[in-house]
Amino acid sequence: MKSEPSEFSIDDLKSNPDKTEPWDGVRNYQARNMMRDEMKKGDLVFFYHSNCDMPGVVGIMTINKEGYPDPTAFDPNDKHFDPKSDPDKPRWILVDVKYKRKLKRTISLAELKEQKYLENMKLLQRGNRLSVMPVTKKEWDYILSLE
DNA sequence: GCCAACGTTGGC
DNA sequence: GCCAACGTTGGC
Repeated sequence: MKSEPSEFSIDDLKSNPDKTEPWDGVRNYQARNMMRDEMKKGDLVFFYHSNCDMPGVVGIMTINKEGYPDPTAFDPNDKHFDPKSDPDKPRWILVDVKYKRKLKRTISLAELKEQKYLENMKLLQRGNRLSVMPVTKKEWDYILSLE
């Protein structure tokens, strides 16, 4: 899962009182579908910093609460307000994540791209801008082996 | 249903 | 700040 550290970073998550956070504001259907259908409580997630000096994997989280309607879609004062999302038929879904640990170092996008083993990884495919995307078990283990 | 125009993402 | 690559919108 990607976040711009200037908006919400791994340290922000770590410093939350209960170390959890509703992953709100996602307005992409593919990303929504993954949060709604695929992510189960206890699943492990990489926290990825995007749009910053060193984009890359910075930490590990778990899914703390499975998919439920994104309340920011109903709030006219929220920048992610979506008037087309009817509270009776919510359009946007989020999950709660929980801090697990930071990686010992940032495993940068540049470094990931150097790994032949990871060439088929979703994150590294051309033009992929999804903020939520799947990681296979093998990719997960390989990335952690770089730590 | 097509597709041009526009908006967004995110690396560089 | 640039721009490639998508996604969305809306006229037809």
